[in-house]
Amino acid sequence: MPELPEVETIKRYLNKAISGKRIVNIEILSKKQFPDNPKEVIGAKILLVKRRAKNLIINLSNKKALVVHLKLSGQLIWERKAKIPVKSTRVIISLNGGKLFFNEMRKFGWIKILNQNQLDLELARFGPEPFSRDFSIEYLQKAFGGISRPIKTILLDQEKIAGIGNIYANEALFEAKINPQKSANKLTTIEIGKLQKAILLVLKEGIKYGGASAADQMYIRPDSSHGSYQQHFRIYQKDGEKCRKCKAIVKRISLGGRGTFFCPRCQPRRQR
DNA sequence: TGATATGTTATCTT
DNA sequence: CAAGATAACATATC
Repeated sequence: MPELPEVETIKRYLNKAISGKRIVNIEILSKKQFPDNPKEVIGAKILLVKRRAKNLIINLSNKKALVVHLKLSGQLIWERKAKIPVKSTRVIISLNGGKLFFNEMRKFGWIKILNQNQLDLELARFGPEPFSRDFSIEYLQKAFGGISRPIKTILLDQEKIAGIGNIYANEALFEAKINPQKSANKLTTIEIGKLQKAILLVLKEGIKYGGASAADQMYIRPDSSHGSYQQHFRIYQKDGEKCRKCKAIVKRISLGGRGTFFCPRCQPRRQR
């Protein structure tokens, strides 16, 4: 599922592929997923593709932006040559020189047209970007303080930290040797430091490998190629296998309704 | 066939 | 009221 590294990979690809091109036509096959009037952006030129949290922001020459959220199963596929839609295609954005297909099996994702004010409002509620200066140990101490919910559910809270999803939350907690069920307010300063470093490490790795395209995942890059981070998973979906560090059997539980993977020996409930 | 998975948000509960 | 928990959304897969 597209999280920060996957969206970042798509962003970098599209920036090279479609910047400077003009929107010629927009074909909407699922109105719910493109609720605005496409006429607002026909003729506009694409200036820049950006990312905030798991949102892709396509800045246009008419001061508006196309904001894309891929949710669980979204794909943005860039095709230079004529190509027909697939079953999950919901929107086709035709540019001069190719077509951008928005495919999304589950129909949760969307594309919105926002002006500058609306965009600022939409993005204001997200917590700091992990790769920004605001993502400091001091910030995390404040953000985790007074919260008795499990640390893993906090990592997934986009208002606390932007862009982390289930894969990278599991990976970062394993890397930091923190039990996912531990209350956020019980983390020590040392643990918070380790967690901050671990988050940056696993996100960087994810980007390096072009994101994670595991078997049951829909994520692929705009050129239809797969990312390879799934080959480097430490803990995600490793339940029943031996921990790569200590050979204990990796456990799987459900936290906040999400699959949660951890090593009972490397990430014990209580410190020893 | 029905449970499960998944990110986000709406809604319910405590 | 706020924090936390859960349902809802859609659909393929197991």
